[in-house]
Amino acid sequence: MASQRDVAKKAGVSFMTVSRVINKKINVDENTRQKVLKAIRELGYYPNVLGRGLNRNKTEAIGVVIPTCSHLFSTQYYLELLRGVEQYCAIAGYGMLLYPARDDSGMIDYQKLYQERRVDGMLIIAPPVKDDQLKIIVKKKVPFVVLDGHQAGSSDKRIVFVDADNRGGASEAVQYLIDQGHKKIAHIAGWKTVANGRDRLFGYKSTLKKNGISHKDDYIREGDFTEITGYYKMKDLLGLKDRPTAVFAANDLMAIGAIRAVQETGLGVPGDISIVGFDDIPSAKYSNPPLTTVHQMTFQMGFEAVKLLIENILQDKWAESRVMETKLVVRESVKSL
Amino acid sequence: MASQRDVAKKAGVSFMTVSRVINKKINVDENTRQKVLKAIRELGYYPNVLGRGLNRNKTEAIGVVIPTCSHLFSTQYYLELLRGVEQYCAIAGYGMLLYPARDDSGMIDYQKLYQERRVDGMLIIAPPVKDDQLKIIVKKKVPFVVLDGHQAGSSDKRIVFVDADNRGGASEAVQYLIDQGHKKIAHIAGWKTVANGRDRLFGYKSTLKKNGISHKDDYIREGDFTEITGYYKMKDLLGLKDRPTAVFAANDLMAIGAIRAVQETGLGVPGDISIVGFDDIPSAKYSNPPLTTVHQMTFQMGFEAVKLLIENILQDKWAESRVMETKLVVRESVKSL
DNA sequence: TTGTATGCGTTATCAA
DNA sequence: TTGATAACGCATACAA
Repeated sequence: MASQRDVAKKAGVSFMTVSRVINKKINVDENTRQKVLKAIRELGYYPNVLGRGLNRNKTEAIGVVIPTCSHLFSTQYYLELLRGVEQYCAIAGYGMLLYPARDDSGMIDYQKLYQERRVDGMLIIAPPVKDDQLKIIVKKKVPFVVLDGHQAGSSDKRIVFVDADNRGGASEAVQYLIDQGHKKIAHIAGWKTVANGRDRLFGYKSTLKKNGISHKDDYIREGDFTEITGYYKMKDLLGLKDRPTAVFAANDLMAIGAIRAVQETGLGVPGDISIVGFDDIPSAKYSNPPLTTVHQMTFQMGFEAVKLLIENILQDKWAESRVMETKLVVRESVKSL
Repeated sequence: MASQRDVAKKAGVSFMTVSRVINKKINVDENTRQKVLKAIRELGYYPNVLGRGLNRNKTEAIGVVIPTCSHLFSTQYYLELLRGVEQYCAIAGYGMLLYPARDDSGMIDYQKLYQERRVDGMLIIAPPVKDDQLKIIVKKKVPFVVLDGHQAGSSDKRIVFVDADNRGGASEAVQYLIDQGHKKIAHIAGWKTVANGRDRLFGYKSTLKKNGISHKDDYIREGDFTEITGYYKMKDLLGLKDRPTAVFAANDLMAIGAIRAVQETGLGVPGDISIVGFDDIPSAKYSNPPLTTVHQMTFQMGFEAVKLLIENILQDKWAESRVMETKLVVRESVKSL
């Protein structure tokens, strides 16, 4: 593969001139510039980022750590997040190195990922809640941003994050159900090891409390964000003696699974059971009935997160974290009592 | 960040000894080895792949080109593919560099992607059918594998690919409908610019022909693989004077959209219209009614493709392409006439 | 405007 | 068993 030396030889100049042309320095004669460009074209030369990275000590690439754990990864939601990430990377001209993080490996050695491939920063998507490794890279001053994994209140203040207002969104959903006259409200929760699962549960509990409704442990079922567990947890809830009249699911997939469970039992949504989801994934609009859910700006979150990260890298400053607004989208899966 | 030199100084040896320890060479005294390992641990040293890559002329990373075009990227199907890709990369210890390829940029300069970041090979997912750039990297001997984008019959023989038997699968689906007594069979096709869209269309047409059924242009509607176009194309089909009794959709998402359209019109699936999909995504099993569809081994395809690619890279041989079997999964969305 | 020397971190090769 | 030297491709600093 052609290097600057080859180009230089072909153009009859020194390789430094080639380097200057590539880096668009001004101090190079237009004639020689043309000669060099011609040689570059003819040889199909492209700069080698290894050499450049070694020299400049940066690679113009970021590492993206994404949870492969179980089914999370195959969720529309994470894809949408990734699309936002990808978009900003493309705009900024940054490469994306994917680090799928398996849950079975226990701890993730972010430091290693960072150092080995010499990425300029790390985007860490949905890290486990208990993640001492994060503290290590804070101390080592590795530039990183946490996307979708900030547990409100409990986090290290020095950690920059981008996340939806999970507590607020959950609260809005539950308050809506209460306002529609519901009192027996169950919750199909997300994984406790994931921050947004915990935050949405928190929003659920605190809103009940604020409205003077005591929560029943029976009414809280932990799922894993997949449609299938939504289905089974709903079946469980339907089997209760004192059946809830409404269910708030921690995400849309589980809500859709829950709807199916209700309908299969011969009951109706929202006739017999009202259901609210979270995320507003594309299919929420098209489910039957259309799902009332908490909309979050998923794509924008991914986009913002990388923007923040790259700004941090370039300006070497401490960016502000961002909590993105959520908004309840009322469709047809809730009946007022 | 610590380099081999730093480790060497700390351990009181030369940096070559450090290099040897890292590369697990045998010719190093156990005592010195322990000293070095201790220093490595204390300094938090990790090898710098830039330096190594520059020297060895390989990076142990592959480039994954994936279509961001429109909505394709956010499809469960591609995620499943990616999971397989990721899995084998993890096993082989290879890094994954993601190159999202926008359709608006026209041609994709694979050569550039390959050379710039010095990946060891490229996995090209669902390239545009007319892709002259592919021929270029064939000529330049860039190791690459095409995943899910091989148009049966028409491709350059030297291109290694992994794909499902799209023609065969489509054929099986349509034959099944015919065997159930259907004659008026429509097709909601995928994008023509994507090979599997074309191949499934081909399977549809050829199977009708084989059974002596002439195809009507009215009965072929081109969608873009999303649920929403499935919905609209089905509405169009329902509006025809001579309504079809069965529809073969080029993927499950469109099939699910189509089911919704039928049901919204007050008709039933499979009562009034039978529907068959392709892919067998998770939600196919849970749709209402459960979708009869062509199962393909999506995860395994991703896995196999990388396996092939990495074998090619390591052994510098010309691997065989693989066509993966498909299998019709009969559920409840087809009625026999 | 252009060219030369140097070093980034690593490994291959040869010498001790 | 260990160490010295050169080279990979590039860009910075300095010299011509």
